Amino acid sequence: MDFTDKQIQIIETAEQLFAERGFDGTSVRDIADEAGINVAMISYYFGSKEKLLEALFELRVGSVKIRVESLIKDDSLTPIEKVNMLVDEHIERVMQKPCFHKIMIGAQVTNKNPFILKAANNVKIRNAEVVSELIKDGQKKGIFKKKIDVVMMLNTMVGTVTQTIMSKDYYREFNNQQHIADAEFMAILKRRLSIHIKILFKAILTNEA
Amino acid sequence: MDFTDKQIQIIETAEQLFAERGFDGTSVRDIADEAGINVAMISYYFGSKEKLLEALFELRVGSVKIRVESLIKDDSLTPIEKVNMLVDEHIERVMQKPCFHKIMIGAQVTNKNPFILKAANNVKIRNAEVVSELIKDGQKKGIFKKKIDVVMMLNTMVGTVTQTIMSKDYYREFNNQQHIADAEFMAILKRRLSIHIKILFKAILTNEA
Amino acid sequence: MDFTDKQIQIIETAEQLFAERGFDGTSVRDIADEAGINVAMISYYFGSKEKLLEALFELRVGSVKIRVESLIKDDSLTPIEKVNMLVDEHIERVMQKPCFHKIMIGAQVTNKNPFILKAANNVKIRNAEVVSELIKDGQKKGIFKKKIDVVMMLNTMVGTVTQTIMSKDYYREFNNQQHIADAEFMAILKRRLSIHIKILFKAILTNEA
Amino acid sequence: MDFTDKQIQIIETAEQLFAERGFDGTSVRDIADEAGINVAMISYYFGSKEKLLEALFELRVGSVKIRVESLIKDDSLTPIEKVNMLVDEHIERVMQKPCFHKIMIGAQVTNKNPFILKAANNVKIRNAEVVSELIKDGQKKGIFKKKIDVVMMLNTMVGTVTQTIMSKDYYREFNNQQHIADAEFMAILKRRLSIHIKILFKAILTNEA
DNA sequence: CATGAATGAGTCTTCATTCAT
DNA sequence: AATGAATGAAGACTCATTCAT
Repeated sequence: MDFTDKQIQIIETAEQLFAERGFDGTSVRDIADEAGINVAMISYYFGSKEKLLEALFELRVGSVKIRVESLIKDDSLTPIEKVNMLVDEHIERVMQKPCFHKIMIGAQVTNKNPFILKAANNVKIRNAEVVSELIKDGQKKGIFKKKIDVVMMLNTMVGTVTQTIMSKDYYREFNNQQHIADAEFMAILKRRLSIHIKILFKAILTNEA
Repeated sequence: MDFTDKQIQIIETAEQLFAERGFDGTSVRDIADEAGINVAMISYYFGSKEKLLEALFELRVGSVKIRVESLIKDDSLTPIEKVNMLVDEHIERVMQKPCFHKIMIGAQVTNKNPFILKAANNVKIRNAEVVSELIKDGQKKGIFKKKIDVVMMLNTMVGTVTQTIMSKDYYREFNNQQHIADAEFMAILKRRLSIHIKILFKAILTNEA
Repeated sequence: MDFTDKQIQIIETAEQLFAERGFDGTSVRDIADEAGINVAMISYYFGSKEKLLEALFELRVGSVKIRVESLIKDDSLTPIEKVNMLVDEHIERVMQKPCFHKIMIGAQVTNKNPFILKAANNVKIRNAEVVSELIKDGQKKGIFKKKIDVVMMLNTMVGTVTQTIMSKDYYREFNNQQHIADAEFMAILKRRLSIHIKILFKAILTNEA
Repeated sequence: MDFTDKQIQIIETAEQLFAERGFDGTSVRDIADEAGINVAMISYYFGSKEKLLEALFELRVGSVKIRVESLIKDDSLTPIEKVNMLVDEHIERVMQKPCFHKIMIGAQVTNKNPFILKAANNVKIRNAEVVSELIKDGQKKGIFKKKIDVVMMLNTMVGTVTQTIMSKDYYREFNNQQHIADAEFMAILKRRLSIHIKILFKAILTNEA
């Protein structure tokens, strides 16, 4: 599905507002006002508010698959390196589109839209399959443990990142880092998250300390 | 704040619907119909829909503190045992009130209500403080590592549990456990979560494998 | 119709609120809260909000008649003295119960309630009859002009007083009398009104300058 | 502020209903039904019921100023002629828009809306200023008395007209003029009012009988 | 292609009143 | 005699959507 520039502009405006106020908390008029367009345009371009949300998911989820696929096929990397890259890839993706990420959580909590649910599930399934293969490879090579709960492992990655992003202001306050610039703080957070999750994954996957 | 039986009934009905459809996605008429009461009763008892949500938080959050406080003072337990108990306590709490947990996430995502935000933050702060003390004790006794990121650690616990509960249907499907009865599956999930997080915490806190 | 102390208390509370906010702008709950009684009491005591308004009119209008009647029969007074007394009597009555006066105007503007309309009309008719007799007496004695429009004359009295009371704050400001105490200002206003209207009446009734 | 034809139609429908039933006694649905439009249009065009009332005032008060201003500058008229013209102008204005006049009284009684209060006060102030100048001119020319209470004088004009209009049905009944056609009766009333007030003003302003 | 106007269903809340006690 | 609880109707307003242009 291709979107025109104007459509993308509307989608991105909606993305921000949906993230801030929730889907039901955002009116099409809010979106139209913010985007500087006529209210009727939303129905005109997307059919309905619901369809606009789906368009947002199409736009954002479409590109994910490719990056993950290519990763696994690289033979020059060890299984653990691949896992680590996957971690960074996830952190990067979430932090690059925090609004979309918020909406995704919200959509999962209130699982009203079957389209969204499927889209979210597809991402999860794809990730789990890739990681499963990756792990099998590591087990074959004797690097990884025998029994590994892949989904639980991914839940830890996704959950930790989500929780950290969601409560980042609190994290900042607790660590007295309000004086640091926003961008820098986010960079620090990213690094810490990365290290933290890699440690966890090492503990889950391998037998070493 | 004390609530009458009728008020609690309304609150719990609202809790379920808010969890299913989100706050904005639930109308007071929905709640009234489901609870078998007149629409006006919601304003009559709580003042407004917003205040009803706040009442829900008062009802659910009020009792948390006490349990956590008593835990830490028990001298017969080792630091690691205490941490483990905290993990189980958290899992238990979330799984006992999955609806409220959902709402709490939703409320944090769309942080419109300052009352709710404060309530959620209070819980986090309290938890972080308790765990901080606990860790210091373990460090003094030479059991725990020197440098530990408490908030990140808690984010892993909370995030993993949240993510697991939220995507539990997917987890079930992936592990081909649809044939197992709901209650039993939840018990299995609880056990796995408990073991999983305890392993992670051990890796975060201690130097052993 | 006799009212108990409690009923009178409710009526007087209602009187004040009706004057401040209008009949439709005042809820029975407002009245109940202000009077420190239960909401149900108003229906209980008066039957309805409408009936409460009628009760107010019964309470306030009932006593007017007697005073006016006795005035006219006093033979020691000249017709012009009697007219002047009537003027003062009217000013006094309005200024003593400004709230009720406000309500009366409001009720006439929005003539929804036939009971009120009748009550207001009765007062007017009674006044006009009394004044008519009075004027006839003056005409017989050769003091008053032949052709006098009684109703128009009363309209001037009632209208001038009403308008002056209603815009008294503006009057005060225009004459730079904000520094004067409320009570004193009202006394001044009363005196001026009295003199003013008496001059007008003299011009209407007699041929002298 | 300019209004479209449709807006004016809505405003005038509202004007009539507000006059009949009062502001609080009129629902937006009443207005919409009467005007043959959708309820939502009122919010759409004016924002709220309150704003609709304000729009009514803007529409009606806007044009008043100009007429009064030009009057005073005409040098071919004597001060007393000018005053008389002002009287007729006022009577004319009130009788042309009796509904608006009713609302204005109602709005002053229940002075909830600050916008309305200001609008009403502005008219009063303007009138008083114009009349003040006019009187000073008459005094300079030795035609008018020295001490004249301008506001009280205007209160008599405004009050008498208001009172007469408000109780016109009663006036008609008292003078047994029910058989006269409405339009003709209004014409008679207008003439009588005009003469009546001019007599009063002459008594107030000059020393002659 | 794009829009201002219009719609009817829906929102939450408040209303005066009645009921059971 | 008096009240807290409860009710259904009505309140103003906002919603996503459609229509005519």
